[in-house]
Amino acid sequence: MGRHSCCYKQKLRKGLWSPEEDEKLLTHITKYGHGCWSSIPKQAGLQRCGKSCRLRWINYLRPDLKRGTFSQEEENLIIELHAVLGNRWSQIAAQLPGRTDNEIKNLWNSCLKKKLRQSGIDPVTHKPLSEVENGEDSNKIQPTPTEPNLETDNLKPRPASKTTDGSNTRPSDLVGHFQTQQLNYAAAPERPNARLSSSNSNPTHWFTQTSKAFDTNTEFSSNSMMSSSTTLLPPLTTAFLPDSPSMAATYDSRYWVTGGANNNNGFSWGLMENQAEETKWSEYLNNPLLMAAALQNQTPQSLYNMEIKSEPCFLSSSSSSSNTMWQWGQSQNQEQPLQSPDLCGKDNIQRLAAAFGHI
DNA sequence: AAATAGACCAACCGCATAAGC
DNA sequence: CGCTTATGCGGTTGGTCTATT
Repeated sequence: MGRHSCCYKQKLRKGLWSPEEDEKLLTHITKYGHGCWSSIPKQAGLQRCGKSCRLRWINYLRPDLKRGTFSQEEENLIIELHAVLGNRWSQIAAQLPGRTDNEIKNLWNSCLKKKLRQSGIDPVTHKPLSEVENGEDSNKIQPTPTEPNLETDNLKPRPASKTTDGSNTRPSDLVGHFQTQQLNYAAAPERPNARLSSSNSNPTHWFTQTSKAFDTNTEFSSNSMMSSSTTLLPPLTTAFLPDSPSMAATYDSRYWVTGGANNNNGFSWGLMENQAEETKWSEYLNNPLLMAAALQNQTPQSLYNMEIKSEPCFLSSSSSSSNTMWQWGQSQNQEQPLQSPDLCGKDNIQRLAAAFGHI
């Protein structure tokens, strides 16, 4: 659709917003709410298109916006989420209350990408740069029969989000084979290009790109997908350690990220019981609570002993902007009680919500 | 002091999709 | 059911600021 129809009408202002315009929009929305964006400019007496008003409100005028620089924790979380979600800025932003997708996108493009590169990590794949440079082609594998069949699973791939360098960063790109390894996303000035790869000197491949795509949007709301026998691999998991510049990241289909051994916010990996557990990675990817659990020091046992099901599990949140990420199994009645007994227990909810900044 | 490069950020553009008719 | 309109999202652009030469 592109441009709003209203934009074709004559004499609409473009460019930076003046304080007067801000005042008008703010006053109007405060009084009446935004309702239909296309009618806002007229009602508020603005020579702007509704689209422009919406953007201004969302990115600048909204009262719940948190201005100022990103904290280290926020940056870490963005990197974590980007590894899982790719360039889905709105979904990432939903986990950072008070931050906009635009803001996060800008931060990523201007700062975080560079930081990762300086640490020897490819910001697109979250693989070591050496791996990306040396094994670009050799890493490519044919999709295995266990990977989701988009036809039979009734899933349609969405167009891949292209990054500026033309590569795709959809979560589906994280599907593939992992090699146990640890990384160190060291801050460049202190440990340029350093990484904790010594524990595994011969990483053959980390996770490989695959042309098979799955639609996370579909999955987030699809119960059927939950039960599909896809072999999804663990989301790339990383963590900056607050008292050190290092970030550990391990990728292996056999391992699960767990609570940090030496650090409250660090991660270590636990061996999963058996390979059959791999089928649950899809649930992990689909389930923000599971992801949060892993980010929040859950042990593999505690996670998998929960008998996590694809039942509806809603977490009420006062943050309206984040509700979508916390709801799945939406075919059921809204606002059902949390049903996974352990995962959805009061303590866990609070902890998990806190992990995502909801408390 | 001037020129240049790079970083940062706000806003625009166009696409996908939902909603309404 | 197809068309039109509205909204949301992600990529990109362009302006401003700051650091460097």
